[in-house]
Amino acid sequence: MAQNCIHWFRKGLRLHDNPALVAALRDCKELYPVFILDPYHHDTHVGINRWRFLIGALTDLDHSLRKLNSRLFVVRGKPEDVFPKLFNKWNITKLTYEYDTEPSSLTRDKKVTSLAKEHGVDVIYKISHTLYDIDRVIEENNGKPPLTYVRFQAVVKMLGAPKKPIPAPTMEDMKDVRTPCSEKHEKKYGIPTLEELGCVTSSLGEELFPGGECEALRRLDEHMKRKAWVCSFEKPQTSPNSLSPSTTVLSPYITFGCLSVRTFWWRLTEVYKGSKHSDPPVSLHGQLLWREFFYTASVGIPNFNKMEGNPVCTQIDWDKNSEYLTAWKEARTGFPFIDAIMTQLRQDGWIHHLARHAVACFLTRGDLWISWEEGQRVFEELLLDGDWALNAGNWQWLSASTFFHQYFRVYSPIAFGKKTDKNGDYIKKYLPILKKFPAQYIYEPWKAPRSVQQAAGCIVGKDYPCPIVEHEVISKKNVQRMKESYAKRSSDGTESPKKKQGAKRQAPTVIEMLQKKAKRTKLVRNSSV
DNA sequence: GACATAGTTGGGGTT
DNA sequence: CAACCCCAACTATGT
Repeated sequence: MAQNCIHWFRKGLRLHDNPALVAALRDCKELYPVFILDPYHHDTHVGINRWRFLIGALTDLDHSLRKLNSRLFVVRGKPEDVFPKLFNKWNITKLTYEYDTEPSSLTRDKKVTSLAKEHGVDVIYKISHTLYDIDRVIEENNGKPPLTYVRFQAVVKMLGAPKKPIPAPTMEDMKDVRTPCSEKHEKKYGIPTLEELGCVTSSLGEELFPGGECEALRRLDEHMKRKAWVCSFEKPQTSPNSLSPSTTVLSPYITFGCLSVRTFWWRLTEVYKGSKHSDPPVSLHGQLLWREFFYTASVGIPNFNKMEGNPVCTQIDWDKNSEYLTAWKEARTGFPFIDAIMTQLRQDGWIHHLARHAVACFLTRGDLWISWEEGQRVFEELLLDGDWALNAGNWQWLSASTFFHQYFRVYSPIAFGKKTDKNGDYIKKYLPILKKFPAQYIYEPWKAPRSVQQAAGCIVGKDYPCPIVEHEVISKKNVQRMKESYAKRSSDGTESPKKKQGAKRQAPTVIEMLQKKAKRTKLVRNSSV
C-alpha cells in the first residue's frame, strides 16, 4: 500500500509538531513537500518585510528537509491550476495539509479537496495552527463564540489543557521515503528572491527578525531560559516604547507557523512548574489564549474583517479622508509618538501591542475618525505577524466596535508614551529629525518656542509637520459621535424585537411597574436598616 | 412546591 | 463621577 504523497505547506512552515506531515509519511514511498506561490493572491497586501520573512522561512524549511533527504518544491501558480497537474505528474495518492480557519483558505481548500477527489487522491488535514479545535470551542459555548475573555476562559477550561506537540520526523521515519528531484529543481521549484516577487530592495532595513523554524526555536529557548522573567510576565507592565522589544516577538514565527503554539504553551507550562507565576489574561499563557479568543470569534462571526454585515460590530459613520489616512500611514501626523510608532512599523515590521493600541485609537475613534478597515489593511501589509483573525479582532476592539465598549476612554497621543519613556528616546530613535529637542517638548514639539526649535535644528511646520488635529478638541467631539452610533445601535435592536418562543408572561402595566419599584426600594431600605 | 422563563440588577471589563 | 455593554445571579411570574 505504498503511497505517493504531497504535503502542502501554507502556514505551518515547520517540521516540529506537524501532524499532517507525519500523516503524509505513513506508508509513504514518495514524498513531495510543496509550497504554492500564488501570484494572484499575494500581490496586494504583503509588504517587503513580510516577503523577506517568508523567504527566510522557506529557505530554512528546505534546509531541514534536505537533512531528511527530501526537498521543498515551491510551485508557482494558483492551487486549483497547480494541483491537477502535480497529481498526474507524480502519481499522487494522498494530500496532507494543516487546517486553516481563514475564510479564503477554507474556500481554497474546498476547491482543492474536490479536485483531489476527482483524481482519486485521499485528503488528510490536521489541526495544529491553534491550541484547540476552534469549532469545538464554539460548540462548547452553545454554538456561539464567547465575546469576553472571561467567558472564553471558562469555555476552554471545560475542554482541558491543549494537546501536547509531537516531535519532528527523524531519519528513521524517512527510511522508506524518497523525494525524487530533477537537476532542474532549483530553476523550476527554487525559493523565490525578493526581485522575483517584484520588491524594490533598496529601501530594505536590517533584518531584525529572520524567518524560519530554527530561528524560532532558538528564540524560544533563549526566552525560556529567563525563568524569573517568564514567571513574572504581565503584558500591561511591558513597555510599548522601549528601544529594544520588551516582549518575546515570537508572534511572527507563530503567524507563519515556524513555531507551534502548542510547543510554546507546553514549554511555558514546564517553566511555570512548581513556581509562582502570573496568570491569564496578562501572563504569556494568557497571550496565547488571546490569540485563540480572536480565532474563535473570527470563525463564529460572519464578515469578521468588515463592519457591514458583521452582526456584532457597531455600525459607525466613519469619514473618508485620504489626506488624514496618508498622513497616518506615512508617519506625518505631527504627533511624534504616533509617527515614531508608524515609522517603526514600516521599518522593522513589528511594534509593541500597546503601540498598536495608540495608533489604532488615533486613526479611528480617538482622532482621525477613519474606519478601522483602513488601519487593518495597513497592518496587514506591514506587520510580520499580520494575522487575519487577530488583526480584524484587535482593530474592532480598539475602535470600540466589538468586544470593547468603553469608548470614552481615549488614549492620549501625548501622555500615553510618557509613562514609559519620559525622555522620548524612542521618538528620537525613529524620528531622528527630532533628536535635539529637549525632553520637555519631545511629545509636543509645536509647543516649543521658536528659539528652541531653531536650536534643535527642526522648525515645526517645515522640517516636521504641525499636528494635523487638535487632540483635546477632536477627541471630545468623537466621543459624542461614538455615543450617537451606540444610541442608534441599541434603538435598532429594539425596532426588530427577537421572537421569543413560549413568552407567556404579560408585560406589566405602568402602574404595576411603579408599584414594584416602590416595593423594591422599601425592601432595600428595610434590609439596610 | 418544583420547574421554566422573563425581567432586573450589579459587578466587571487585559493596560 | 459616570458614561459603554456583557454576563451571572438574582427576583418575579406563570405552569
